[in-house]
Amino acid sequence: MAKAIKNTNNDSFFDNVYQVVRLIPKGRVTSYGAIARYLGTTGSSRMVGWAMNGSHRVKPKVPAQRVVNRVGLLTGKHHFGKPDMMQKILEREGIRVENDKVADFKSLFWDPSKELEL
DNA sequence: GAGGTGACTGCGA
DNA sequence: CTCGCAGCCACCT
Repeated sequence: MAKAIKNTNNDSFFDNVYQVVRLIPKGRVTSYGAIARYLGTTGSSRMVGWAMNGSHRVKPKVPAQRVVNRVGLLTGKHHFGKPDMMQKILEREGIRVENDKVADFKSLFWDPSKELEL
């Protein structure tokens, strides 16, 4: 059993997540819940995070560093290989990170369902 | 086949 | 205000 993950990404959900994350403007951040809600899986915010788990092998690589939890905390920083890598990237993007948390998160927050407005 | 975990969120006390 | 619990769905053991 355990089919060792499906091929990269042929799933609509995963693909959708990657698509949205890639649409995040530089210097901006969003939350898993925002993406989940945008996809209609509001309650399944965890799935978004899981999708991010495969974001590293997806091409082009998804800027998962721009995706944080609802408070702007870099919860997935440990998944970048190095706990400091995520923060480093964010700082390079122009985002100020303090204590593993995005500064002015609410200002930098980018809501797909709001910005994309469908 | 069944149980447990997880890059989360929202609501209740 | 902070702390705790339940819900959600896919992947892993």
